[in-house]
Amino acid sequence: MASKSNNEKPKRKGLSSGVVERLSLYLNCLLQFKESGYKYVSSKEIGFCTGINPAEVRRDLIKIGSVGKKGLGYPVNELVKVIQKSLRSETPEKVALVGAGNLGTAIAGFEGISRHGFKIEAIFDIDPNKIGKRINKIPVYDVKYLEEVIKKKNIRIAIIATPKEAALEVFQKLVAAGVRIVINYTDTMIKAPPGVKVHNANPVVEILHTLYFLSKAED
Amino acid sequence: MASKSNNEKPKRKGLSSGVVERLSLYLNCLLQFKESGYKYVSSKEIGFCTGINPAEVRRDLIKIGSVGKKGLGYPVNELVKVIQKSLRSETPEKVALVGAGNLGTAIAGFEGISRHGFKIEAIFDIDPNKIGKRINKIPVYDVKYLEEVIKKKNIRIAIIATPKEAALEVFQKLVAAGVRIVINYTDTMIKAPPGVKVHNANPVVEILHTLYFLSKAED
DNA sequence: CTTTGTGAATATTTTCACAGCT
DNA sequence: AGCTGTGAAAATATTCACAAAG
Repeated sequence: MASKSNNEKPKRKGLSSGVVERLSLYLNCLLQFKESGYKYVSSKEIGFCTGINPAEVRRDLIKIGSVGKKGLGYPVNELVKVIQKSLRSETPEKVALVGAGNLGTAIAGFEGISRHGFKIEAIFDIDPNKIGKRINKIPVYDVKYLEEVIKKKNIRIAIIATPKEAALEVFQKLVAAGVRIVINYTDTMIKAPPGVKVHNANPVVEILHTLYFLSKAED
Repeated sequence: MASKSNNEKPKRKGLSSGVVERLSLYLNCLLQFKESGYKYVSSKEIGFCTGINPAEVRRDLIKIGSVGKKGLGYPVNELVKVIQKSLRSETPEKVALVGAGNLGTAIAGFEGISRHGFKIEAIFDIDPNKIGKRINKIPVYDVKYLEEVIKKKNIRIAIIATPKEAALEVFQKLVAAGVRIVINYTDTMIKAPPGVKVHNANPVVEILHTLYFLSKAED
């Protein structure tokens, strides 16, 4: 997806960038296997589903405390729980979403977010037709209450999905409100001030990245 | 963003996965520098903007035929062109988009797509209110004409941004119509039949990936 | 003095191959 | 038989550090 900035050095503890990415992929596969009624899944099957080498799958799973049974594979339900636990932070994280346009609404509607232990607590927009309503059960507030709501709910993570013109202004407000982690889904590049983490996550980057490889691959 | 599946082995020629991803990031930065009126940008500046080590920036740029001037840096306009050229395939690629909901509309509206040399030629939906209209100048067709339109326009790449229930059915139709590269933006995992490339690009994966790192990082 | 381009050193990732369990 | 877990090898990626150029 989209892009990904690799400016995270696994400082002291925790999983490396690639591992987390792959764990998310495994989780997606596993949830599908689960829906199909599988009880056990082998590293080979996960590997086939994700395109990742089975040995690497096993190594990754060991890192998060794997529960594999030799000769059988991994119990789907248990493995799902273990991956979810290792991906999610201690307490389910509260997230604010700014922009209830097409992208914002799409993000608000994605099941995966809650499935992975994050929760969008508030949406902000400037459109009077949207303010006061709910999108996927999440309340939409007027942007002018952004600081107030974020402070009251003690939210530290935000996703910007506004038109690109608004991105910078919104960012300033978010930081002023105490947000420390921002995913910027607009075309505008935001530079992080000290103490704030910004990820410029333009989905187009991921599409391009994908297209590049898929169209170059020869087999 | 989204996610990224690393099941691309740089078969014979071409750039490795990481390089392409970083080139996209550089391009985004450079376009911003350009807008700000910069004529030359150094690897240090690009590195600062993207969070990537300047030496790595230089190595990457060399791979695509860099045009750096010692003591000065890289001429922004030229470098933008070189990166664009190396990221884009020979001829600008035609892309079909299925699903004119929130995510689909958001994708159709992203500037980055055309900026990088791809063009969405057709959008498909089932909603009579959308069919026959245009989204960001791209015509919206009834899904029942999917095969016809795609064959006529000779489109080989498609993005699925439908509700997840429709994903599998749409996928079958796309393949039947001759599409060989699919980016699946739904929660449904699609397994690729031989000869077809599928990338399951759920944007949530990238969000989670980002949140994980940003919330773990200590400095 | 600034910055590129790059050899060499280092670190990380990925894959192979097999011992050992069920 | 089939599969995990893992040491060891191979392949990649990243960073350092400096010579050469403007």
